[in-house]
Amino acid sequence: MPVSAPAAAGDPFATLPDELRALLRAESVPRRVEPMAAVLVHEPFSEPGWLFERKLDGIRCIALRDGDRVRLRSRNDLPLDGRFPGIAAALATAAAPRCALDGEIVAFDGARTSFERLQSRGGRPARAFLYVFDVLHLAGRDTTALPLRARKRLLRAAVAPGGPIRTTPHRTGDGAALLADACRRGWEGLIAKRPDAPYAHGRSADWRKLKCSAEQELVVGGYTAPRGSRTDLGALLLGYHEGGRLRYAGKVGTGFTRAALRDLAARLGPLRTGASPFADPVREAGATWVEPRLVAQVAFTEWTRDGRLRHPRFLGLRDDTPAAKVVRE
DNA sequence: TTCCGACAGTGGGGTCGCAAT
DNA sequence: ATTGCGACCCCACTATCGGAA
Repeated sequence: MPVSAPAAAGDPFATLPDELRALLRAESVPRRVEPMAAVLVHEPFSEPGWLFERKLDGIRCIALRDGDRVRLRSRNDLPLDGRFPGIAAALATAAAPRCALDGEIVAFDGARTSFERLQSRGGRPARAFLYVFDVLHLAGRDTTALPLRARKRLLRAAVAPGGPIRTTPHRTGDGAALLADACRRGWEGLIAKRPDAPYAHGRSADWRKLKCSAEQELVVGGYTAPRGSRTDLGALLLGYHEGGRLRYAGKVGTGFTRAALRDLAARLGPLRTGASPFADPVREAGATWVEPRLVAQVAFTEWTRDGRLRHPRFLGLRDDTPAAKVVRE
């Protein structure tokens, strides 16, 4: 039998000090794991002691191996094995015989991770990798009570990187400087982790998410109707000028307070017009069109390949920019 | 008393599968 | 064949409420 993770032989916990060994609880490989989640922070911080990993833009994956059986689960405990058979197969030898790993499945577009590549449009599968960054169970022991640093050490014993399986490097240092560096490289952001914290199931302030996001001014060309408890409007339909035409850029439906919604509705009402101002077809039944005069400042993560904003949120209206000057940056 | 964290609810792009047209 | 819808994946954000401080 070809092998395999170093953990296959010997006691993987041999190097742990006694007080940490006392935290290990005996149990079988868990049936389901709720992955630990980070809290989003907007201000870069420089508190010492944190550990930083690249934020990978892919699909969260809990990988469970129990002997011959390997399972890949999504954040909501749905099976991912069928979508990523190569990763599952690789783990059958690369992972320790009984373990639970936490990681992210990603695909690359050049040097950057691309969520869209992962979404297998048209059936052509992208080459996918599993970046493991944590170990929750190993050799019959629940390791979640251990501090992150100890789990990182055990991770080296729990998985042997190679092929589609990779480990996630981490760094320590000044958070603000590391984030600036990450954004320069075109990364999505960073995950900051407290090295002395145990693994929590669900959201925890011991992990922080720092994002590199883009901003851009866009023209408001219409809006959708509110639903449920929403008041005034649902989302703004946005565009930018290109070659004398108004190109459609997608919608933004979050980021406004109730007061902002009321204000927007009041300002958009008088601009109402019968037809769409966009040069592109906008499939939006029941939209209200307006003359493209208002300019909104919008933050988002990136442009999708269809020319839409990804993860857009409304920041405010700009009265200082003429709508005619708004172009895609 | 005030403040904070967790949750529900509303909004986004994209893909897939299925039912209705 | 096309369209619409919901369920997934990835999310951001506001408003609310109960418990902590």
